[in-house]
Amino acid sequence: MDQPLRPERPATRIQTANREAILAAALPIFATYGYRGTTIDQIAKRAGMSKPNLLYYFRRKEEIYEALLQRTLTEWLAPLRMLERDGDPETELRQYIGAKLRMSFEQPEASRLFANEVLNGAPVIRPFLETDLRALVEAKAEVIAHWVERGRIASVDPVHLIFLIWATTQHYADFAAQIEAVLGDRAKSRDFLTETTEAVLAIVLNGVSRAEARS
Amino acid sequence: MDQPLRPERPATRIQTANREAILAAALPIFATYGYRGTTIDQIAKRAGMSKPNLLYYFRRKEEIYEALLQRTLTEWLAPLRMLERDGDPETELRQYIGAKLRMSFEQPEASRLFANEVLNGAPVIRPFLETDLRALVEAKAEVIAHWVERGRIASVDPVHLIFLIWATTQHYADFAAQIEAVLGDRAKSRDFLTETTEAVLAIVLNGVSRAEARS
Amino acid sequence: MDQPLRPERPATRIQTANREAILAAALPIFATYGYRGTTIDQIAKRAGMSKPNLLYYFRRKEEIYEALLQRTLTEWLAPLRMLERDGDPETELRQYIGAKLRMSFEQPEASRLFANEVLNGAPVIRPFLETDLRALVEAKAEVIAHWVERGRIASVDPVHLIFLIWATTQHYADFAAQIEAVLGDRAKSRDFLTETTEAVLAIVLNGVSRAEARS
Amino acid sequence: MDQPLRPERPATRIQTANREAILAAALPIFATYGYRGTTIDQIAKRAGMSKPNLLYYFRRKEEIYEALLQRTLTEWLAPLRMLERDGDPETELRQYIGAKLRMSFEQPEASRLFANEVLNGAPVIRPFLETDLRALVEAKAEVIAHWVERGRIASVDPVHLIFLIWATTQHYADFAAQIEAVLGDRAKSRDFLTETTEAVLAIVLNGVSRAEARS
DNA sequence: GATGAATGAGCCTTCATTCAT
DNA sequence: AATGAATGAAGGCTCATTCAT
Repeated sequence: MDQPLRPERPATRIQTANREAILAAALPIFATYGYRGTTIDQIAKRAGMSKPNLLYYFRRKEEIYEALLQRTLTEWLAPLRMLERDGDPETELRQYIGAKLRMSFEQPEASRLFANEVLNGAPVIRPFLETDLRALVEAKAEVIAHWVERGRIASVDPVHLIFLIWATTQHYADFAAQIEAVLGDRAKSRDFLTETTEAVLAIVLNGVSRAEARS
Repeated sequence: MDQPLRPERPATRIQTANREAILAAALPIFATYGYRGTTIDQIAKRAGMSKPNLLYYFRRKEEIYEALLQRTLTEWLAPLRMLERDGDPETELRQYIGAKLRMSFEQPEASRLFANEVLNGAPVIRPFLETDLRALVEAKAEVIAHWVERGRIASVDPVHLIFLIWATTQHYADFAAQIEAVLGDRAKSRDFLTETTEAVLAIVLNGVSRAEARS
Repeated sequence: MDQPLRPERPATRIQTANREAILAAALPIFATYGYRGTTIDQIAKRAGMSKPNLLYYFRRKEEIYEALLQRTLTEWLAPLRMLERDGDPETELRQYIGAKLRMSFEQPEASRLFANEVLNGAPVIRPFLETDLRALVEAKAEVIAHWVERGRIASVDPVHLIFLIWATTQHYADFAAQIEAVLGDRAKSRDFLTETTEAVLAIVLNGVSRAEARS
Repeated sequence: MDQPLRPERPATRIQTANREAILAAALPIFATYGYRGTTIDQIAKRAGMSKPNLLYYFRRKEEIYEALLQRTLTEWLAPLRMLERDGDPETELRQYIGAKLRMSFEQPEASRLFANEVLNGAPVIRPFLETDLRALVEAKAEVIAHWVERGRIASVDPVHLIFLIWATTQHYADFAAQIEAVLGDRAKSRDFLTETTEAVLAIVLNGVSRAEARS
C-alpha cells in the first residue's frame, strides 16, 4: 500500500511526535479499561486528533496496544536485569525493590497495562513471557540460589522470592484505587513512597535474612 | 441489588437455580475479559440459556457484575476477619496466609474479578472499599499494631503488612498466566500450592519475626 | 453462539419470510452494483427492515451474496441439464435456447448477478465452476458431439456452441441497458421476447444445420 | 473531459506520461472490481505514485473511469464501423468477427470494463449509447438489411445479428474466468484464439448463409 | 418462564478527497 | 510535480436492551 508507515521510509518529525502523542494518550486508557474496553475514539480525543488521523499512524487498535506493551516490557524488567550475582545481596535487593516501587509510583499506568494484559490471559505477550521473561527469571533465580548456597541469605525459594517482590511492589500501582480508598489521604501524601519503601524493605529484607530461617 | 425481580413473590427454586447458573457462568468471563470486554451473549451461552431469558433474571449486565462482586467480596475478606488479637501472631498469620493462598488457587477467578474491578478504578465497589473494607483494615491493623507493641512480632507497619500479604497471595491467581508461562509444568504440579505456601510463609513469617528488626 | 439460524432449530415462518425478503431485496442490488458496490443499508432499506435486523438473519454480507448465488446457479443451469441425447437436435436446441431466453427476460437480475460474479473473477463460485459446471458441460458437449457424429447437425465444436448459446441468450439480460439504449421502445415492446427468440433461433439453428457446413 | 488540468498550458511530457500510466493501471482494476469496488489506493499503488499525486492528474475517481471508458469505446467500435455495405458479406462478417475476437483475447480488460459499466446500468455511457452507438447500429443494421434484401445472406434480423456477434465474441473476455474454470488448460492454449475463431465463424457464417433459411 | 425478533447506539475501519508544504 | 498529513462520511458488524408472544 502507500501507507506512510513503511519501515523503509524514515519517520518524519511529525510522525514521531504524533505516534508518541498517541501512545501517551493510549496508555492510561488501556491501563484502566483493558484492550476491549478501550475505544479508538477515546484515544483520539485524548491525543487531540481525529479518529481517522490516528489510524493513519497506527492502522489498527491492536498496533497501538502492542507498541505500548513492547515499550513497557523492556523498561519494566530493567531493574531485575541489574541484579548482580557478585553484589551484596542486601544492597542488591534493596536497590531492586526500591527501583520497582519507584516505577510503580511514577508509572502506575504502565504497571496496570501489564496487569490487565496478564489478567486477560496474556494473549499478546505470552510468547514473550514464555521465552525472554522465563530466561530472565531463570538467570536471576540462579543468582539468588547462589546467595543461598553461600549462606548470604536465608534459604528461600528464589522464584517465589521474585514473585513476592513483583507482587508486593506492583500492588501499589495495580491496586492503587483500593489503597487510596482504604488509606485516604495517607496514600496521597508526598511521603507515601518513602513510607512504603521502608515498610516493604523492612519485611522483605528481614524475611530473607539469615538469622533464623523458618520452615 | 440481588433481589428477585418480583419482590412480592419469593424466589422460586427455578429462579434461584438459574440466577446461580448465570453467576457461575459469568464469573470466569468477567474475570478474564473485564466488565466491558464481557458480552451477555458469552454468559448466556455458557449458562445454557437464551440472552433474553438471562435478562429476565438480571435486567442489566451491570446487575450480574454487581451481584458477583458483592458475593465475592464477603467471601474474600473472611480470612482477614478471623485474625484474632489474642491469638498467637505466627499461628494467626500462618492461617491467614494459608487461607488466602488456598483461595487464590481454588478460586482464582474470583480474585481476578476483583483485580479487574480495582484496576478499572473500582467504579462499582469503591463505596464498599471506602467504608467496610477501610474499617476492617483499620481494625486488623490495630491487631497487628497490638502485636508489635507487645513485642510479639517485629516492628512492621501493619497496613503495609496487610497489603504485602494481599499482594503476595493474590498474585498467584491474578498473574497465573505469567507464572505458568515462566514456570511451565512446575506451576501445574499438584504440589504447587504446598510449595508456594511454604515459600511464602518462610519469607513473610521470617520477615515479621522479632530477632533482628531492620531499618 | 445463540444465533437463531442454527440448522438444528427449524426456521420459523417469520424467519423464512424475512430471509426470503432479504434475498429478494438483495438480488437486484447485487446484480447492479456487484458485491463490493452493494451496501447492507441498501438491502435493508429495500427489504423494509433495519440493518441490524437484517444481520440477524444473515450474519454477513457475504452470506446473503452466497445464498443468492447458490440459489441462482441451480436454477440457471436447469435448462442445459434437460438437453437429451436421444431427442431431436433441433427440438432440443430450440427448447434450450427458448428456455434460456425466457429466463433472461424474466429474471434478468439473476443473470446479471452471475455475470458480475464471473466478471470479478468468480471468487465465490469458482469451485462450483471447476467441478459441477465443468462436469455438466462435458456431459452435454458429449451429447452434442454425439449428434455431430450421427450427422444430425453440422460439424460444430460442442463446447463453443454451448458458449455461444450462453453468450447470446444471457446478453439480453446482462446488456439490457445497452440494448434499451440502442433500440429504444422496441426493446420494451411486449413482443420483444418473441422477436428475439425467433431471431436467435433462426441464426443458431441454421448455424448448426447440416446443409453445408463451412470451414 | 480528458483535458489537462490547466487548459492554459499545454500538457507536458510528464503529464501525458503520468496520465497514461494512471489509465493503464486503472483499467484492469476497474475491469475486475467495477467502479465502486475500485479504490484510488489500488490504482495509485499500481501506477507507482502517491494517492494525492494521482489526484493531481485526475481530480476525481470518476474522471479516471470516464477517461478510460471514452478511450475504450472508440476503439471498441472500430471494427463495426468497418462493415462495408458493398463488401462481400461473408468476408465482411469474417473480418468483423475475427477482429472482435482478437480484441477480446488481447484486451479482455477493456471488454470487462465496458461490461461492468453496462451491467451497472450504464450510468456513465448511457448518453453515448443513446446517440452515437444507436446511430452506428442503425447504420450497420441497414447494411445487413441491404445484404438480406439482395439475397446475399439469409433473412436474419440485422440488429439481433449484431447483438449475437457482440455477445458471442465478448463472452470470451467477459466470462473468461468461467471459460477457464470449465475448460482448464485448453483455454490457456496458444491456439485457443484460433480454435475459437474457427468455431464461432463456422456457426455464425453458416447461420446467416442462404442455403436454407429456417423459421 | 422462555424465546424469536427487532433496534439504537456504538465501534473499528476504509475511502475519496482536501490541505499544506 | 509531488507527498505527508488530515478528515468527513460512510460501511460492516457487534452489543445491550426491548418487545411480543
